[in-house]
Amino acid sequence: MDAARRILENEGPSALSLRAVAREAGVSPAAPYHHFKDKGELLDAVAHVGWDMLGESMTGARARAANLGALMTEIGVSYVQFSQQHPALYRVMYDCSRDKDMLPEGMQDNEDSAYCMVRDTFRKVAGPEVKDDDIELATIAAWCAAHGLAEMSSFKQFDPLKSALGGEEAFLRGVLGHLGMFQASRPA
Amino acid sequence: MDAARRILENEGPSALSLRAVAREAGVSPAAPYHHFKDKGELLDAVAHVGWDMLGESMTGARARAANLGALMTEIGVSYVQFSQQHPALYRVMYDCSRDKDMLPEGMQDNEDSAYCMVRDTFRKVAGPEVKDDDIELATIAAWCAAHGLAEMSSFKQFDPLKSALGGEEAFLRGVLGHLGMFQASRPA
DNA sequence: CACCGATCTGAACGGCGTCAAGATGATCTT
DNA sequence: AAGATCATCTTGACGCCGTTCAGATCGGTG
Repeated sequence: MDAARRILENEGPSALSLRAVAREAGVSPAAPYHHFKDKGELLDAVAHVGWDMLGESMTGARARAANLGALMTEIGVSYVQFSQQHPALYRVMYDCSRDKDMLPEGMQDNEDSAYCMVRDTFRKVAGPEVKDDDIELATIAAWCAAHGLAEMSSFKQFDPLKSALGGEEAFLRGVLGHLGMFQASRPA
Repeated sequence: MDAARRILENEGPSALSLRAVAREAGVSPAAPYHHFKDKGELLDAVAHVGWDMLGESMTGARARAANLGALMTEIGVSYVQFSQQHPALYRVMYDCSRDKDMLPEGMQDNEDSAYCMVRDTFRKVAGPEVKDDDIELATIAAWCAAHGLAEMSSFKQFDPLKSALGGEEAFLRGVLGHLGMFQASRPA
């Protein structure tokens, strides 16, 4: 698994073959099959590590947030920045999810998962009169928006706008600012 | 290319090999190389057709919209529904974009592209005092949100919520309703 | 007719995921 | 200490993949 992460960081997702992992680890191509059922299971394990890392990133952002209003923005920024710092890992994480048509099992119940953290934040910001379904919808909306931005923020088309706004992070905050839920008071 | 689209629809993206396309078309594995430089170029061509189809879908939604306030919602719904009706094609479209780190060339200038359509709609809704950069940011935000939702709307985790809300489309409208820009007056 | 360009074929190369059969070596049992 | 057990690894093979290249086919042009 260390070998897999090394290849992912150095050569990107397209170079991540089971045989390459075995080479990097210094074993024969068949060796991994004694630890994982198939390639997908190895990728699942790598992705799991990624989700943990993302959770820590977001927890850190929550701790850094100045006030309740800025909380969601900070979490969103840290989410996208994680995807920019580990683009290959982020892709593996979502490829695995898409293959199984679901986010990692238990992510919606595990108290300190990234997903629950966002939902709890909404719960806290919204107040008790808001229905649970609405909290869930807001969480999903925020997650989708952050994921979309994570996948597209590296597109070259946005480079002019990025420099016009003064850098990558300003761009991120600008986009998130247009997504209702990421700001207590959003610009008209 | 017809063969490629056929395979995509019937067997999914993972079955879309150059050799399979050649088999489906009834030619030798090397034949496609006289029409496309490599596999990527064939996929680009297929993706291009996909973007055209998506553009038509969204144009149709714009025509159907009852009023200006509902315009963005209708466009967003039709975007996600397109991805649900052609999941394999949608994946190819974005895989190609990601490989080149950009949306299809000219999409930002071509007057009747999907992207320009969204931007022009924002331009119309916003009024002339809003800065161009803000229009661009709103367009990107909407696009990212729609793309994220398109990729995640099929996740099994959301099934309970979907039926609680009364179906797929109600779910989509619910999520989009939480994303500021998709409604003139969004719920508190 | 001879020529040419477009189109296709057949065979080959290396890389891939996967599997079955067997080797090696540590640990546990008696 | 001797033998059994188990996890781990290797070797070698299979079929599929993307790609290349040397040649076959064939319709149209001079």
